[in-house]
Amino acid sequence: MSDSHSRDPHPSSVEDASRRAPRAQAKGQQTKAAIVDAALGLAAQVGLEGLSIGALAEVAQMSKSGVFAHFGSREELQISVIREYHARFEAEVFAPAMAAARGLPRLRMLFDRWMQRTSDEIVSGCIYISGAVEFDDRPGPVREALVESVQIWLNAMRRAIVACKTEGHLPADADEAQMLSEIHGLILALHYEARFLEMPGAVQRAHRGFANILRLHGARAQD
Amino acid sequence: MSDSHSRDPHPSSVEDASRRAPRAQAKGQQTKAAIVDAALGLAAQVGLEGLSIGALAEVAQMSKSGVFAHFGSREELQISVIREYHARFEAEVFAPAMAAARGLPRLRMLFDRWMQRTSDEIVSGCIYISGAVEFDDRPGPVREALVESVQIWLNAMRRAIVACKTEGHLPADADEAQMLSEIHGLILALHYEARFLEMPGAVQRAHRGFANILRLHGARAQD
DNA sequence: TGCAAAATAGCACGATCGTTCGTTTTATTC
DNA sequence: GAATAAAACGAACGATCGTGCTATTTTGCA
Repeated sequence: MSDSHSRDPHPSSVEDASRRAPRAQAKGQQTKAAIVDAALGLAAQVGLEGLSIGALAEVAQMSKSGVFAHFGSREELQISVIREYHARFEAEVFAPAMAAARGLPRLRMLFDRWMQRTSDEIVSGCIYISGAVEFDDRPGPVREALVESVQIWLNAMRRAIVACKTEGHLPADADEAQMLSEIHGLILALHYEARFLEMPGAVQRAHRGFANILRLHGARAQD
Repeated sequence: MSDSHSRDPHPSSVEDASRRAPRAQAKGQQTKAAIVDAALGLAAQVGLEGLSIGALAEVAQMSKSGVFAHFGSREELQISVIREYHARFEAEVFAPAMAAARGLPRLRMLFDRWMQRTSDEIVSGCIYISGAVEFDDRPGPVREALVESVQIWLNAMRRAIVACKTEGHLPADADEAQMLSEIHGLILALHYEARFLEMPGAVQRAHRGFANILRLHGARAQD
């Protein structure tokens, strides 16, 4: 994934940050992290658009203005939530899969982790999916942050598929864009059918769908 | 599809409806239809939750209270929009496909129409998709109406797949639930990639995906 | 311990929301 | 055309929203 996001979104108001840094984490950063954590849970339920500062303040047990002061605007709060979500997604899905061998093993692990996370989000909700619907025709920095974050992940998946070709686990003429779309569709269908329609067996269908896609596109028998 | 929705949502206040029915459409019904039409377009853009009576009144060139009086509550307005969307979906996607021969030809036509409509909705938005995200953990009559509407359509698709088996166009052991999930995923991925990520080639990938699914599940060569 | 700065709280603002109510306009029937 | 019912309007309500502004509290360092 990489493409690190810039930390310290409010770099102004401090000329020499290196002089003072005795505490591992200043009080402000630490409560801000707590707020973002609460916001993440709240946004997963009601969406980024449904995320209100008043409700967030209640959850965080703070005053509205106290919460607000950490971000300066609601948009900045939403972007902070997206960045945090991105970081967790990377740590939970992408990073562990890098331990697997290049090629098919790694692709399998990436999908497994992705599916596991989506399964968990059947209860909590996924802001990459809800955010896409909320901001698909609402231009602005929030939409940009969302698109960037999703693209980074999809590109990582695409690279993993291409690696399968160079490793000889997939035929050289395999269409990685096609495979990626089909895999992405499995995840989206899983989320839709399980979370909204509450249909049973959606997780198993997604698993089988992945096996089907590998077979169809000519994956070598085993890892 | 069938499962006709009850017309005349406000059946009270009139004892004998058969006595007076000289006008094909009373004034009220006709402006209500115009309001729902406008609401449909508005909801496609901003979602069912984003649909506000004030904004709708502006589009319909009416007063807020004038619009409101036709529905009695915002929820009833949202449900009216869902019903109208359902009717149009049925007329545009389902009904024409019934002209095709049972089995694979009809299934192909159902998917083609579905994809065509989804392609159109890359610009306008789809309330079956946005609504799923908005109401996936918001119980109530609106969610129920949405779920019912989507289920009717998915069941129609499932029946079309089963018909392929009885017609001998698909092997008797084909898994219709699996196929339906994979097809549904194609549509969801198309919507996501084209409308939100603005990726090129999404329509073609969905088409190829459908052909791949048919091949994988053992469809006989031709219609 | 005292002092400056950062962090948080309190309060109020304009805007928008769904909804209610009383009135006025429009449509239908005799 | 008069009488009656339906439809549309206009204004106001309480609530909630994001956001500024000004105090007050808490924190970090001398």
